[in-house]
Amino acid sequence: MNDPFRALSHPIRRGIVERLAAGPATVGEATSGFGVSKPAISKHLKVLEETGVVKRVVVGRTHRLSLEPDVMSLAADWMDRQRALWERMFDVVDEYLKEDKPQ
Amino acid sequence: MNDPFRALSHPIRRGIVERLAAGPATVGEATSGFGVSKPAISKHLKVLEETGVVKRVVVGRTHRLSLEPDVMSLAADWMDRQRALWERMFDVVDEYLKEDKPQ
DNA sequence: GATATAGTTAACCTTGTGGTGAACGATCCG
DNA sequence: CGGATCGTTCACCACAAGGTTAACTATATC
Repeated sequence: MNDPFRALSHPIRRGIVERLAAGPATVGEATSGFGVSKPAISKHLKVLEETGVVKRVVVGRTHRLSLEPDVMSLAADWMDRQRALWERMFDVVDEYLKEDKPQ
Repeated sequence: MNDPFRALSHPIRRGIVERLAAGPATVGEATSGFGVSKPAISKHLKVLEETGVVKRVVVGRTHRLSLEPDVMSLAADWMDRQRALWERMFDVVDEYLKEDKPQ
């Protein structure tokens, strides 16, 4: 359960997550059209798997991928928490940023 | 407005964001106690600023930092969207992952 | 003016990240 | 069996990330 934000820090990995959010898929289905080689894809999948964002089950020669919602929730919860905080402090900001506040 | 997720991919930068979510602060206030040198902090701040997550106003010899909620919202919205999707497809998953689904 | 304080920039090093082509492993299909 | 398909691992490369120390800029303070 190793830092889901790291997993989401690359656009290709977010793309994969987006597709899997619509439902499970094989590697081919979930990763076509990103314009990189297969080894590159394989590494991105490894990151998603290591961070616990994606689960993989090998069936025949295909690998079936699915999102692991618990881990994704950790990141989503953090964002929600931050948002709740910052939305409360709009008014304070401008004042703080100008020098008018002497102390 | 360059990939807020990249900005959030490092625990120190998330720590800085957490503190700024509680209200604006100077560099010293927002970054004390992370156990790294000042140049390291300075680089993290640069990333947060380049990605648009944090705004900086130089006042005297101090730099006042504040969160840029619009950019943070982009990331938060994305997470909300994903969450809304994956929460709808719980039931389909297990079936897909087992071989029982032949076609 | 001298010194302390807030913070950055410069130069450098080590490790991680993201990409490649080539070869391989395993399964499916004729 | 022979070939096509799905996907990985291997060996390699370029460069970005994250850290350091040392030096610097600029403001504040006495």
